Amino acid sequence: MFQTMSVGIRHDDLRRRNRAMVISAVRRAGQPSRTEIAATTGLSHSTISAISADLIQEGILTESKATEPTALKRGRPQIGLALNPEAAAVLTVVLSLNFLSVAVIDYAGQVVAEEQQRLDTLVMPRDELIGACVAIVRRRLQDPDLDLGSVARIAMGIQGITDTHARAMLWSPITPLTDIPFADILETEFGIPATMENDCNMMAVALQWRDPERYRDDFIAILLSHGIGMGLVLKGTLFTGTHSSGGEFGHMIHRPGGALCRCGRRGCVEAYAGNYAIWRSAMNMSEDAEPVDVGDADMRALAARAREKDGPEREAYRRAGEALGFGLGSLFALIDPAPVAMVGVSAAAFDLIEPALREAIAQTAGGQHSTSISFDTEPNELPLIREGCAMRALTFVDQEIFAPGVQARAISGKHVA
Amino acid sequence: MFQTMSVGIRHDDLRRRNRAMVISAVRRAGQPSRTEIAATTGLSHSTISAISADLIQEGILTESKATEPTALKRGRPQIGLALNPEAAAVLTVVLSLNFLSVAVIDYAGQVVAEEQQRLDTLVMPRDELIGACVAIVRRRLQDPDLDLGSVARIAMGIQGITDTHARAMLWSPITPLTDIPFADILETEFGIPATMENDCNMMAVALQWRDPERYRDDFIAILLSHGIGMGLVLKGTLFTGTHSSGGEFGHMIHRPGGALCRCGRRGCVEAYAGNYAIWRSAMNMSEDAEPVDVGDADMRALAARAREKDGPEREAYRRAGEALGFGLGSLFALIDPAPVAMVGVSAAAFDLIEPALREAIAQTAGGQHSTSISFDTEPNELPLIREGCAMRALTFVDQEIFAPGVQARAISGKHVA
DNA sequence: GGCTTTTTTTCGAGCCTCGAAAAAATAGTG
DNA sequence: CACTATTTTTTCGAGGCTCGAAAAAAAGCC
Repeated sequence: MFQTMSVGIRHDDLRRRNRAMVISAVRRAGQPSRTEIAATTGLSHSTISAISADLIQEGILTESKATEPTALKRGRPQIGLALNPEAAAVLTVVLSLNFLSVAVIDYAGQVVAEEQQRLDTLVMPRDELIGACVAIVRRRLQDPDLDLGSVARIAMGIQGITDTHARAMLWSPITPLTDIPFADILETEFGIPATMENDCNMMAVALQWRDPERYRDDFIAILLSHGIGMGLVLKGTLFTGTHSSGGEFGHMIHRPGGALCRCGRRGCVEAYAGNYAIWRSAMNMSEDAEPVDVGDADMRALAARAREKDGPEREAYRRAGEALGFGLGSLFALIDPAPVAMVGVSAAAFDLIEPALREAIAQTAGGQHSTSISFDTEPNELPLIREGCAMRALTFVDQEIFAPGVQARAISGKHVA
Repeated sequence: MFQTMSVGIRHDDLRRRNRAMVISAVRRAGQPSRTEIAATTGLSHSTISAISADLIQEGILTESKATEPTALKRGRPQIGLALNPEAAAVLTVVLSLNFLSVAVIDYAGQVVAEEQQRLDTLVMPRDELIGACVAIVRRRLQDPDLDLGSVARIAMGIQGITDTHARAMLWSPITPLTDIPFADILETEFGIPATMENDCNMMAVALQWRDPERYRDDFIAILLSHGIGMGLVLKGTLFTGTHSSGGEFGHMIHRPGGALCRCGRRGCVEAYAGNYAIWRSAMNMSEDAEPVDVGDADMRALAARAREKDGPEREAYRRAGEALGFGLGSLFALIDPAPVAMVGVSAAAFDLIEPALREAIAQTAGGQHSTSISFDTEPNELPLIREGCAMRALTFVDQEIFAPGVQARAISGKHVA
């Protein structure tokens, strides 16, 4: 559909796009030769040759002959192209419950520095929370050991709702504060372009890079933690809502007028499957009981008890599975079934959740082929979020470097040609 | 995200795309001048001039000076460009419950011929149903009065589930038959490219053309008829599932284990809001009662009774509204609120549905700004579906004409230049 | 060392878009 | 009615980009 915007393609866009294509091919493939890139992009060898010569000359790519130490093949050996780690660096900031972590990553994707810090996010006043974030970033940026290319981009990830333009945190479970424009704050503070990303979206991005076989075109990442979040990739593209970012899967309605959710409403999926909900149910508390924070250790202990013997604990996980199953069923009714990754502390208890989940999903329209739907689990969400932020920032740089690339080439001159 | 596919842009793609851009600009704007097109596409005047000269020479566009009869402006008057009605024609086939209709539409979008037919879709055997469709299309194609350019494309619309590739009807409420590859059948029968489209998707496409102000980037078309269907446009693009086409909004779960749905499952939104569900409820029948077909006239009478006095009829509409509200709420939790168009016979009873719908939606995460969500109604779905099919077919032609356009130009030669 | 094979670079041809200038077509003006 | 101002459209040369073919480079094989 060419319905929406009809922006013509200029002649110079061509080079810009094809440069981006080459960079992205290198980032994905590791150390592809020029011939390989020509094959994957469909461009001619001459074009790849010209573009990669430019990119090498500009310091974005490097030639690394060590593709295969023992080149058994005949013919001129392939020269692997790699991202030049020093071409740029990016910085990730992940703010989660009582925890703040920052990492500096080089252009090739390697972590070159990191710092972590505990803080009391639930009670910190606005300026202190912002101050803590700014301070930790400043420490990393001013580190004299850090001798890489300047940091070209900051990606900050947070649990909660962010706006579509990736500028602000609108709401988060980790703090009572709302509407903090973190991206703008970091950008004006450090003069580095920044974005504010949703944690579950970043999980999805990370999965796409970690296992492109399984997580390619369509898949779902679900965070099973205190709250229930979702990152959704459709047709290879991260799906974000039209206004805010991130589908609020956890707040789809499971039972109208049902259990009390942390969001204040009733009957949300989260009100049955969030950590606090499982805890509440396992402790035989009322469905109206105010949600309480439950530590990861407590949740692991709860899961252990549920595995030990049948009882309220096991029943609580069963009910969580049911809620997730019906929620997924409704989701699958809309988007058709896709692979699912369960992430977070309760993903470690997925064995307790899965039977009821599958049973529920089988009762829904989306669950027609429920047995073929596959689930994967990853108990630790933080590394995923950070990876996702890093890749998000790096691909942003990839796409920003080629546009100024035209200017950069003009500046550097062509003493090679 | 350049993640998925990295197909480089060839040099000739450029022209192809820009040609498509010009055609689409003309189709949308009506009779734009070259200057207007240059402005909307962002391409230079020279380029637009060159491309439109080609398109006129190929008979795709025509110059129509009658932009404004009284040109009060100074300067050389603008020459309006219009689609040449004779450049091509498309054919639409809409198959609905007991009804089959076909229309021939010229390249400018005007209906030039049509034919309709009653048939008994619910009991027809497979070959008869297919035969009826083929026969009616053949009659239209062989009509001697039809003196237009040859039919370049067929778009067939049907209620039900179609596959992603728009080739086959997988399942439909209008017939017990399944998996009929209508697109392939028509294509091999007539040698004309054909597609199989979902009715609600076509409704959405039609709305996008009818009222581009209101229905542009994000909106939802919901069919309130025997069944409940949905067409969803996100970021200007029709959203189709990853496997089948069309979000099965009607089969999102409203109440786990609840009322019996036509699909055989329980608790779907449709089991509360479909015509049969409203009827069942109004007649005080059990929620387990087998769904029955209810005629449009009966539904209108039912609505009239509900308006007259409070009673089971009114309560039935209230419950329908509730189901739709919670369903929309869950949907809005995923995609954020967007304008909604209610289409179909029960849309005429939206006054009875709306209060409960708004009440329900206000209890959901997506309904945060529920008062700002606006609903529009359109009781007659068939014209919308046909319009959608027509536009779908025409835009396909738009995008196919430019690719052969390169060859066509070579054939026709350039006696103008 | 010469031959084969494979990868990479070079080079000219062919298009495409763009900007500037020219041409075209009209309204106003004395 | 001639002339000017104004706006649209076309023309034309310049600059870029990609492509295919051929050449060059860099190995292994005998």
